[in-house]
Amino acid sequence: MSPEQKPPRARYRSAEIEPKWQKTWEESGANRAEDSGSGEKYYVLVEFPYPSGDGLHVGHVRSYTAMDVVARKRRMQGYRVLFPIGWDAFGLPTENYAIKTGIHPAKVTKDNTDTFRRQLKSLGFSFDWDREVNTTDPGYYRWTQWMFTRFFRAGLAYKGKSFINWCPVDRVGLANEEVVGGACERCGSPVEQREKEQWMVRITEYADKLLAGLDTVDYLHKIRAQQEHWIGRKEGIEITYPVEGGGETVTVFTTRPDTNFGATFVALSPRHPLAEKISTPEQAAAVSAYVAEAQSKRADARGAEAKEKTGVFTGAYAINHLTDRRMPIYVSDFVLDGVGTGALVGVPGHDLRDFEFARAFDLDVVRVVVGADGDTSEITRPEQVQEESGTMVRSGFLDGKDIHEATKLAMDHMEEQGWGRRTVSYHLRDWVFSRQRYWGEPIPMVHCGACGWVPVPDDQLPVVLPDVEEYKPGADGESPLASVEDWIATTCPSCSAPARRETDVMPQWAGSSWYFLRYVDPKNGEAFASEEALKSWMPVDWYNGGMEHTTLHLLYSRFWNHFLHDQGFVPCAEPYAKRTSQGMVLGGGGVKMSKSKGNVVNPDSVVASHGADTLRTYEMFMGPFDQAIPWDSKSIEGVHRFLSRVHAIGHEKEIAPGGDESLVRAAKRAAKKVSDDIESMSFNTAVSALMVWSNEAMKADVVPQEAWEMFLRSLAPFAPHLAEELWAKLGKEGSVHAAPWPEVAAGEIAEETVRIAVQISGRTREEVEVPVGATREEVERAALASERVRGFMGGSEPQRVVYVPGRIINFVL
RNA sequence: GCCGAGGUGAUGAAACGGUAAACAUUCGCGACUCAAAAUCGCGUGGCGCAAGCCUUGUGGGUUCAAGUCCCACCCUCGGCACCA
Repeated sequence: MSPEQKPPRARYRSAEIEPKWQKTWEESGANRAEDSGSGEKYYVLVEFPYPSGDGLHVGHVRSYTAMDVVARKRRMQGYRVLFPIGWDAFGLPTENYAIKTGIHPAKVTKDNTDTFRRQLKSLGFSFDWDREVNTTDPGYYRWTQWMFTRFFRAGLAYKGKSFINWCPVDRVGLANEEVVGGACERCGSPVEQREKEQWMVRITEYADKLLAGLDTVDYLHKIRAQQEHWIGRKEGIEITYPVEGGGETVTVFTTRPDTNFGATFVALSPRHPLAEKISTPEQAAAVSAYVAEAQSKRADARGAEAKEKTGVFTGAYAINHLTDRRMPIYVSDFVLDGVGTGALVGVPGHDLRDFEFARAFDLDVVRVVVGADGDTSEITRPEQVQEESGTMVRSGFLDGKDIHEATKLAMDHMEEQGWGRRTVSYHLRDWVFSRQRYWGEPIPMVHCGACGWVPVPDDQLPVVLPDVEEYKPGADGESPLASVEDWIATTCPSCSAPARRETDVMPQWAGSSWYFLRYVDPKNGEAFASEEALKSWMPVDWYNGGMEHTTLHLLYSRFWNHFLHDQGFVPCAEPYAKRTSQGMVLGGGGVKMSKSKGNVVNPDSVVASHGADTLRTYEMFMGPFDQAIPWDSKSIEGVHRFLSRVHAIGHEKEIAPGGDESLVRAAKRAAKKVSDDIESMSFNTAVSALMVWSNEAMKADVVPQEAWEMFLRSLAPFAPHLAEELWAKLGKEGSVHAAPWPEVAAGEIAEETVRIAVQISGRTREEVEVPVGATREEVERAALASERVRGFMGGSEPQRVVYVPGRIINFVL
């Protein structure tokens, strides 16, 4: 070995560093949330995982790392931080696994949560493990049930006979939100319509509050837009038309009564109660046949045939108040049951669907709006159908009015005449709350012959899920609980007569609708949480999760919290002050990770090969946080090299007071960028700022201690173990995670000189270095001193000189 | 169709209206090594020997200056959708 040869680099061994510090932090209670004490509170929330048998997904790691970075930064900033975790453990996959293997779902859940816990701990997330919750724990679901009885008592939970989306494979009723493109969200099989007695929850009652609440919170724009769209508030008018002869009336909903002079037909949904009732004897058979066929048609089939309008004439006519026109009444499946009144008035001239229907059945088309193109001719082609804007014609008192004004006038007129009344329609439907399944919270209701449905009293909660022999739903689609006769048989809480328990269980969304409330006081046996704890922590300051939960979990849990607020149980109406969302982590090639494609990355193997800090930092560096990014096993090497270099700086460089001022300034610059970028979730550029500094430091022989400490504190949220290791090696007292967060003011990072780009007519030709405080004249002189600049100016005088201090000077010729 | 987000190197990407391509990957060359790996150094948008010219989906516009702002169009992704 020659004397010049450098000593071998101290190897960066994450497998030794990481478990050591995890143990230290756990023993010292470093991440414990304090219910009171100094510092402002900050509640950081991530979506608690469903503990599936597949273990933790690298997608979880992305979201959790981001929020761990935020939580760690806030602690260093002096906040009192709550960053909890738990398990959303009821649900179908576990139940299906139990059906297949005969293993009790509780056992499966226990095994899976053990795996998840181990994995999460191996990644160094700073969760407060003392507050772990599990939705399947009777001590937890006792309160889920308690809340359901509050819904019932407030009249928001009701048993309704209704058509539901029925999955024939999972044999379970689905909420609208669980039907994707006419298919079951879980298993993908086509959904059928089936009539069933179900517990329903009146979320629609809260539609306006859920809309208005969006004004009071800070949600990502796209999240807010999706929520608004899902609630789908539309102001319109219900118009009631007399049916010719017989004294019946038909009521339609429309947002466009201005076009009513052009209404030429009425169409009913096949499920409309009038459909068969008003049919003339000649048409009755045809109507019945059509209704029967529509009934059996599967939801997806209807969607696929959307282009072809079908229907049948009832033989009856409705009378248009405005024109006295006899409007034939049809039954058609393009009219959706549950939208508006399940009946619509057809204006073929100004609604494309109505136009298609009119064409298929040879109905009259009347133009009552003239658009910007000035076309006043008869409407015979779809392109002529004017929907969005225009001026009224052939519309009596509305003639010449803009359609928006006309809409208002028409509503006023119809209300005055008593033909209709203004109303609001929503896309949001009531929440189907029953599942004919086993692995869920029993719905705490008892049915008594005399008293009807009675909620189980508080002192008898929880209604514990009984053991069963068979987890599979009955052939008739009843819950497995329906066969546990000695559990079902009970007495009426109200009159003590023999009574029977409800055998349906709650949907998976129930437990996750309020878990953020339980975290504030997870061990409370007297209440779901104490008033003090709720006041101390709520609302959640920052909640990050997947876009896929925007219209389901996010809306349900907001509704749930609004309700509890109205009941006086929680201090704020809106549970989440801020909501953000991460992009998916895809497999190589940009496709979704899946077992069948064999492209699933297991966090355990990355921790084993590169370490938790590398995995965490890579997932922050891989790309913009809100964007879907394919996994790149090459790029992760680069991040590992970066951390190895950081390790090398700590072990090989001389770290000493004083030293190169510019390296200190560079560290401040990096610290400021990291701090700012965390707030805007620009984690990728935060990491790159850390890389830039480490590249600089690698070139130096001596690293100023001030710069090194600042760097380690900025690195700490991303690579907590390595930062702690190097902090300790420096001989610092205490944890780097308890050190103050570097707050750097803009003025502190100014350099002594600055490079000014010199442009000739907007094209950059030269660069000059001037002192920071240089005046315009000085910069101009420096620029003109350059031969190159003079050459490009070709001897001519600039007409104009634009100077942007510290940036550019532009000579316009 | 509607709502939302985007289109920049070979790749993931960066860029208060102010030097396009930071950081990382890939690839190439070099150092170290018997050799390889690792590591380190240099280079890496296109054309050109060079001076220089061209380059942010397309076409216009505003501006001293446009990836960024405005208008029109094309394409991709996410959500919703016969919603009256």
